[in-house]
Amino acid sequence: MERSSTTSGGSARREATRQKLYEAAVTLIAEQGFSATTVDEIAERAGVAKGTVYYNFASKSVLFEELLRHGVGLLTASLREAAERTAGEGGGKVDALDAMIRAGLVFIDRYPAFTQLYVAELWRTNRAWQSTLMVVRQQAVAVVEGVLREGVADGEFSEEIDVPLTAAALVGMVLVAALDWKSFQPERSLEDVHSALSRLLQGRVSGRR
Amino acid sequence: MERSSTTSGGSARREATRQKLYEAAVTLIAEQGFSATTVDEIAERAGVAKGTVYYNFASKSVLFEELLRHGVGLLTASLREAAERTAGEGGGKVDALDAMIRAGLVFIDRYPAFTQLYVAELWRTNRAWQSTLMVVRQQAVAVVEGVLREGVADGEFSEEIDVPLTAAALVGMVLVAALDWKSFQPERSLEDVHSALSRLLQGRVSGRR
DNA sequence: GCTTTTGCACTGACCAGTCAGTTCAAAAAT
DNA sequence: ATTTTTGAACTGACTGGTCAGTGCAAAAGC
Repeated sequence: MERSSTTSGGSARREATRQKLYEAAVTLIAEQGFSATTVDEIAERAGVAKGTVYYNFASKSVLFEELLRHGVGLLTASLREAAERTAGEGGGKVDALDAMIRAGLVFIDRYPAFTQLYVAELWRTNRAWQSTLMVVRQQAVAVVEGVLREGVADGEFSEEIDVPLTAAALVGMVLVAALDWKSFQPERSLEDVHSALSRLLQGRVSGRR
Repeated sequence: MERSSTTSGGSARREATRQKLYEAAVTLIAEQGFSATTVDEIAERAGVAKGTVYYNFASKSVLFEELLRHGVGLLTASLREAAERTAGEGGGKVDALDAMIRAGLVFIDRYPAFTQLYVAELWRTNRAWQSTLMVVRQQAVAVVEGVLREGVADGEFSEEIDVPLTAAALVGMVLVAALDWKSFQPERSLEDVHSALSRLLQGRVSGRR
């Protein structure tokens, strides 16, 4: 009797095992890629026998797909929370975007391996988990698009902005800046990175203060 | 007698074979990733015998590394040309950045598979070609950093901007926006995408026109 | 007459997935 | 309270297939 769908059910023991497998898989796949990572490696790092992997997941790809869903779930929740919090505090949409940038950075700070793996797979075609990836991507980008659209409706943003494209560009800006931060200057503080991106967002790049 | 290093030497015939192999490899690896792509597939798509691959390249990874060098070479040349052209036309640094954004888009438009593959590999660790990738990344980002630094020196950009971070963010913005364009709305024109990014760069997002 | 390409058979390592068997804690029986 | 049974969870040796890389003789360019 296996239950491959996400949450509920499953004994506490089982859930703990799955968690260990996620954690082992995410770092290995981020470092080496999906195909270069063996199930034996994942099992070994999780401190579990190979058979256990197959007891808990139907296949290597299914393990990976559920890992994706799990991770992006965390991210979207966090973005949404940030947007709603600023709305509650009466901030404008620029503040909402700024808060979401920060939420994105906090997420990447906490789960750098997941982010890395996500970016690496996002634009691939012809892979088994393509559709999962699309769904999951749309969930995250939709939050940003929502804020942009509201901002346009409010008159806070120009009506001429291209919502989907701008959303993608913003996501990309944060993603790439953060990955570079983690990979090449990990000693920098989150505040540093955040303020650099804030400045870019608000067009305070040109012009000597 | 093989010659694995990059350029010069090599008959025209040989060069043509290598070119075919690059083209075959770049699409396959972009779609499936390095490890999931077999040497037999590459040879078949290039219309060449497997032995020929090994006659021209020492190994699968070497083929890939040279492919990376080759591609990023094209990109940096194109970015540099764009920056220099606007300088010659007496434009400011914002114009240079804008021209570089366009050059980036043109590049991605022409070589989407390469871009995809590059992004997928860039932040991986523990891979054989890691060092190659670092060098090559630095070459490209350095061009952007150069323009930013000159802009700061000129007083055209704020002294407070963080040059490496801002450069990374800009590259990311273009990269992600363009990959999304190619993957999810390929019917859009380059001009469309360019103007959306231009607007973002110049902080013309907030404020109704 | 060199260099380059071909075609194809071969090897040895590696790896996803399987399966017969073990463990153990909680439920059922006594 | 003690023994027995049950079944979910886990184990790890094994299998069948795949693939990077080799070897080489013959053909095709240049």
